[in-house]
Amino acid sequence: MYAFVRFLEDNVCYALPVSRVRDFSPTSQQDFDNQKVYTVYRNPEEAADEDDESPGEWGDRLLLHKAQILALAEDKTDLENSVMQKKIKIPKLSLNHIEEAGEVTDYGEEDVELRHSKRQDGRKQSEGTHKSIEAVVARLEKQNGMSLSNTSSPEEAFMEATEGMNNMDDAVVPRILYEELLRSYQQQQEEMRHIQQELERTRRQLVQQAKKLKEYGALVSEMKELRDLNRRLQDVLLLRLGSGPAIEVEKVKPESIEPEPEVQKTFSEEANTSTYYPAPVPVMDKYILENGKVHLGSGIWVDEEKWHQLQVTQGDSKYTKNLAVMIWGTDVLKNRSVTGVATKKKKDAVPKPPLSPHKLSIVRECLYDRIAQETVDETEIAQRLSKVNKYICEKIMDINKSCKNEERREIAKYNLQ
DNA sequence: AAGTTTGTACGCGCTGAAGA
DNA sequence: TCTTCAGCGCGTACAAACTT
Repeated sequence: MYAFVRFLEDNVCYALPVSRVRDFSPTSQQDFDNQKVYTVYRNPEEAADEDDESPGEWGDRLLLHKAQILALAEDKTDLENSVMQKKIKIPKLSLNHIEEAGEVTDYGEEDVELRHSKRQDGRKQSEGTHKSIEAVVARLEKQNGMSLSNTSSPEEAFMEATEGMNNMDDAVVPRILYEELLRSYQQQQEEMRHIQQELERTRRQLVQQAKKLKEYGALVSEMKELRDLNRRLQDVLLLRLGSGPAIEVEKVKPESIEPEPEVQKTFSEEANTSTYYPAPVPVMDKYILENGKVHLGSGIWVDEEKWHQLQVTQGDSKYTKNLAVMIWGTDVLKNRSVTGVATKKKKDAVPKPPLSPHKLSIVRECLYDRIAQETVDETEIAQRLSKVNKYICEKIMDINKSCKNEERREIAKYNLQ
């Protein structure tokens, strides 16, 4: 009779004569305990074609090994064929048997389906297992160099790593290997975190650099613009000081930026008209002259000639009103109120849109500069400045009054006709 | 709470310059 | 000389803020 056994130490399975199982004399093919650990004589070389010789004949060549009996059969070939054809489920060994056998190896996952072929497969399996472990290690090494985007779980990594092995022989992978895999996976995750942090840092630095570059570009363009304005101002001042006509300026600064057509026209007019400004009025340093316009500040420009006329205007009221017209124009003023508050004289009056507070402050500033030339008394200055809104309000009323008068005249004319 | 002051919008009338 | 019109001052109405 033959027994199909599994050696616990290396999981190798093959058929051998029952005579090689110590203290085992089965009376039938079912007369064995598949959960019990038997002591089996095993040849280290394990020749392929061992006979049913008695243990005594092998003498000292045979060694005792712990094994589990999975099946019994009268004929060795029948046994191997039946094992080849059907899957044999390996039953769990009872604890007592393990203790009895002195085994401490964890075979908790014993409920594994095994496929077995020939007896030689046992040794091949053993070799295969070792090869599989090598393959796992190789995979691990390969994984270390792989993309960091691999976020598979340790279990998945483990399954993947042992896939080839399972396909080969479904062998059990030792816990130590699993733990090694797990450590490796955790290490990879840690590295990935570090690299992601590094990436984030680099990205932030890049954004900051881009911002700085943008600011630098804006500063460069602003500097160019200022340089351009400065050159033009120099040209205008040279003309004002009577240092010669525009031609001379061009001779002096042939490389200077070409003035715009409008500027050129102004220059030529000024050069040909010596009495263009019969009574030159000093323009305060803060007001920039350019292209026949005066910059009052914050991008507000007024006609230069009108500005000079304004400077000789008598009285704060007239000065403020004229300046308001220069800045806003009568068409705008007639449809606005100073502060945007509706009149209280009429109920349900619709408020008119207010004048720009920014422009109002420019008007106040201009008036302040004018008053400051007359007096240093801050109280007087403040008192006179407080009337700016009133003056502008009056101007708006005056404009509306003249408009209404015009309408009345039109209506009267129409009635007469 | 009542009175006062301040700010805003508006109307009206006076004044002086410009034109017919 | 008369008319027109812009500029100006003053008064009124109202609301909000401030003071008593």
